[in-house]
Amino acid sequence: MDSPASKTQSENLSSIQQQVVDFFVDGVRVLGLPRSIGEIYGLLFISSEPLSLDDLVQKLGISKGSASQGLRTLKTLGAVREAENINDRRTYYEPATELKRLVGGFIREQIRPHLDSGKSKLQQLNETAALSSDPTERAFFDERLERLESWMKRGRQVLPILQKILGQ
Amino acid sequence: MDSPASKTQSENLSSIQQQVVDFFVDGVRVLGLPRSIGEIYGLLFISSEPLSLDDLVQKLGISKGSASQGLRTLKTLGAVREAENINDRRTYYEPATELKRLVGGFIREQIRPHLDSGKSKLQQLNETAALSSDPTERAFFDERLERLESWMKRGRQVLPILQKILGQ
DNA sequence: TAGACTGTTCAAAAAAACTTGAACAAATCC
DNA sequence: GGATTTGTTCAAGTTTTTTTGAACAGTCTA
Repeated sequence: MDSPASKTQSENLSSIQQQVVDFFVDGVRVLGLPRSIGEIYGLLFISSEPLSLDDLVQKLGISKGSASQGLRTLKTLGAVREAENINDRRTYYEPATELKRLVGGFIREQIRPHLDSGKSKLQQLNETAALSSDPTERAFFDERLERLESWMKRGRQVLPILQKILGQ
Repeated sequence: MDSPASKTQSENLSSIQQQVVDFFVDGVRVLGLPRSIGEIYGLLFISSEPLSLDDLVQKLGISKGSASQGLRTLKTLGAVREAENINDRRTYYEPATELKRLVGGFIREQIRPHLDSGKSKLQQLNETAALSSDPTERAFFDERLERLESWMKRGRQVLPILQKILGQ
């Protein structure tokens, strides 16, 4: 017989593990990432040995599907790497713990793409604004679009600085 | 007779208005805010005159409830202010367009609270870690928790710098 | 003070996001 | 090669979040 397994509880985690997992579940939520990602990263973070996909499934009580997808995302973000574990058929994972790397991955995967797509949308917008026949209206649009441009420019300026500050 | 009104389309918006609204819908999504917030802010941003709650309801085709709650959130974020419009019973809103203010509000409302709650959770964690009897394990926990602390410290350091850079 | 109007609240409905699990592909083993 | 194990994929199910709309509270008007 197995327990009902409430949201964040797994009888397989020690108190501290559970707390750290919860900590990261909250953390990734702020970043707009799903809870399973926080659970996985959190458990890896507070495990002294690398863990396999099956370890995660068992200890966290999540599905293989979630674990697989979560690990993929975390790898893409550069937040997790495969351990050089040797003699086992399965892959073991360990967390990247350098803030620089974590922030860099997040910026690369989650921020930059939006800044980039925003840039092209802005071009579109400028074209649409140019169609306006009323000069007053046109002037207003231009002013606002320029502001938008300046925001995005600032955004692009800030990212490298941010990475620099956070990278030691 | 009224149209089906698909997700983001309203026959009441000009092409440029629609594009700007979409732009912001995408934008706030990155920040983890609901679409209606993006719609409201977007329309205010590209309107040369302040708008009332009813204006928003009609032009965006959203419910009064959404508009009311969205405006509240935007006010809390400091992203929208009431216009000194005078002779009308209803309240008119205009967007705050200074990046400094927008970023400041977001940090104050969405980031700081999490950093603060994280700080207290970390304290809890340290207490739990102290209960560990195995010294090797204990050392590992301490090392990781220290890292967590250093991350949060960096976070708190970075925010004012960020605000400074973005504020002209 | 009744009537009209503006805006808020919140339970229920709808939509969006996430997770599951079973089918599948790929690699390893014997 | 056939059996076994590891990991991926994705449609369907579940959970969470957002939106709606009707009831209500507060204001103004006459």
